[in-house]
Amino acid sequence: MYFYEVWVRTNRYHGNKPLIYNSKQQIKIGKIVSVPLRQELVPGIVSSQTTRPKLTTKPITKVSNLPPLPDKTLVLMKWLRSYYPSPIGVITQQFIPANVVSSSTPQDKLLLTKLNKSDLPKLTKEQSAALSRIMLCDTYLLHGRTGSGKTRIYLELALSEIGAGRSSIILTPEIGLTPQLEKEFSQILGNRVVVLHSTLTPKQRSERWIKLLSTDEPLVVIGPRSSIFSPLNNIGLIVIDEEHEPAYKQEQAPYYVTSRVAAKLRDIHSAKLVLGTATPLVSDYFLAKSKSKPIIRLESLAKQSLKASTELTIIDLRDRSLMSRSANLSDPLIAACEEAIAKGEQVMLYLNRRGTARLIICSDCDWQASCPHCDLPLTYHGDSHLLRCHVCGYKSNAPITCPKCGNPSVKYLSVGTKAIAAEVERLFPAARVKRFDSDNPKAERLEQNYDEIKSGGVDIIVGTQLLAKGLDLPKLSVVGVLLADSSLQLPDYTANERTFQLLSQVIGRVGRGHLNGEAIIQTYQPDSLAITAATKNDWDLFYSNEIKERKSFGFPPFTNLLKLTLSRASSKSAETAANKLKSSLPKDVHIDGPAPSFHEKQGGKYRWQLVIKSPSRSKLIEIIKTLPSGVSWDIDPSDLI
DNA sequence: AATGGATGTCCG
DNA sequence: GGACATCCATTT
Repeated sequence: MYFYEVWVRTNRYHGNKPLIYNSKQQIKIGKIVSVPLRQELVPGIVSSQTTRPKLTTKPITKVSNLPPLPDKTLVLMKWLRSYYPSPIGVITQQFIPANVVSSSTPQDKLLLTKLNKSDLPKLTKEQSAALSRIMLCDTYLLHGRTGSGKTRIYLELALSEIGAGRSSIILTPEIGLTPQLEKEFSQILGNRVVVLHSTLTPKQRSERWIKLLSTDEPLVVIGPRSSIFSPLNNIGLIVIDEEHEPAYKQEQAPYYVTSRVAAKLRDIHSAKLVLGTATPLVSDYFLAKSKSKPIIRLESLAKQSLKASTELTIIDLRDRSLMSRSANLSDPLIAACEEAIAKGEQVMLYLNRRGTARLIICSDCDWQASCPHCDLPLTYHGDSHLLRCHVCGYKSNAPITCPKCGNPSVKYLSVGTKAIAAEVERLFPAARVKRFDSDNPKAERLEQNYDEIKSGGVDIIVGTQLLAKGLDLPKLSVVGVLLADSSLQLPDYTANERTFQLLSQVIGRVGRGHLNGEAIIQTYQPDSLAITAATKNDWDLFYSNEIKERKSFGFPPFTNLLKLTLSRASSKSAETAANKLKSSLPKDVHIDGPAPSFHEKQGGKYRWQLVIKSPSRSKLIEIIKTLPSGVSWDIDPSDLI
């Protein structure tokens, strides 16, 4: 009789240890098996052989005839559990698809198409120079604007890895918006390209996964963050494109940061890691610099059409004389829209979704409600009529008159895309208006309407976040940001960074096409550095300022964060539980809170949180291991809201 | 003391 | 996650 530790793949199992099962036959480590857990059969991965335990074991029901997972994948899996502690069922979920045991017919030998290098466009001087530098070292930050020819470099690198018999993983934040990337790769690499989408059916997904597992040929995987866990045994290159995108942070257990996992995978395989972005994350840039990892800039734009110039206007929303026709669209913005529509060009109006929480500002001076301890914006709670800091829990009464200038001009603002779309229809009755946000049903999604928009079937597009991403709209000439403050006002240490990224992207939307573009940014804080730096396209200015602030307020990359959340039936009991938890935690770490979560009520429950700061990550891991059940945690949170 | 919802425990 | 045990606030 043999005994094996098995990592079961199911949400049902919230334990954090592998379970031990028995088997009459010997089984290779890494094999995928089916085992009984409570009343049902679940998939699992054999992680190691062990001796007979004291408890009685159940037998392994079925051993899949697929090849075992590569050793290096198992190394990554075990590392993930130690670096982002979470239930073993959840860790295992990242590594094998759901229905893998039932669909386990091994692949026929893969017939690969020939590489088609003749279609490759010539490299520019800058691209060749970048490539020859990338060949020398293991990690790169490729700092270049959208359209600066990064894809061509990725392709060249992947080709050279295939030449060396090694596979590549190319990660993109939203596969739906990057058919371009897929096309460029497939043209040259044929069926060596394996694309993983979120919209694949479970069957397609496991078929592609099995293709990766059962071939030794070098392949190129293109997909979202989860593709980093692909079962490849010989990886030479990992690319994270648009590396600053929040999509690279998994916002569910195991809450991993893709670039950290990628760095580990790079070490396991001695591969290259390339991070491509126009607006590097402040933390990553700092780390790249301090570890002397090369930073490569692509300044010139590869495409000729990108020469078009962009005119930028910042509208100071405190100047009410500019708001004669609408409360949300300034006169210059309205004028620009009218002009564009008259010329048959398109307008995009952008509203930050995450600004649904109300801003508290004075419309006469530059006062805004902020926490005296944390210097972060306060949020308004209608039920208690209190202003509250969501980081440290500070509260104060909601003012009616401005504490700074004394005028009764304190405003509690909140606007949604729906209201804006209605207002736009009123202002431009003849225009075809379309609204996009994440609330829209699937059929109304941007991807489905892309062709209609691109061909000019829509005059004004109103929407949120998703509009800022990689769309290439040749007829777009005016972009309006209705309230740049809404992301600045988020009670979070990454607010400046998010605002800078967002504005850079939005500004990049126009001036890509053949038209001269105009970007109009409305804000109550025209002097904020995130806004002025973005409009000057000056990333260095933004970085040098932001890194100083992070240092003085003690935020990443100068410390590690651990966010603990308690969810209870009432706000009161969540608060008590959070206080009780705080008193049970070690006294030698800095603990903020308890404070209600930014979205306090979720799924009928109330949530309170604690934020722990420590320069030592292992100290935080220790704390996680001693947490009572019922506390959820996020180590390396991307925000504290 | 009885009841019912909230919370905790365990999974081989 | 879900079956089950247990804790505890409130009603009788």
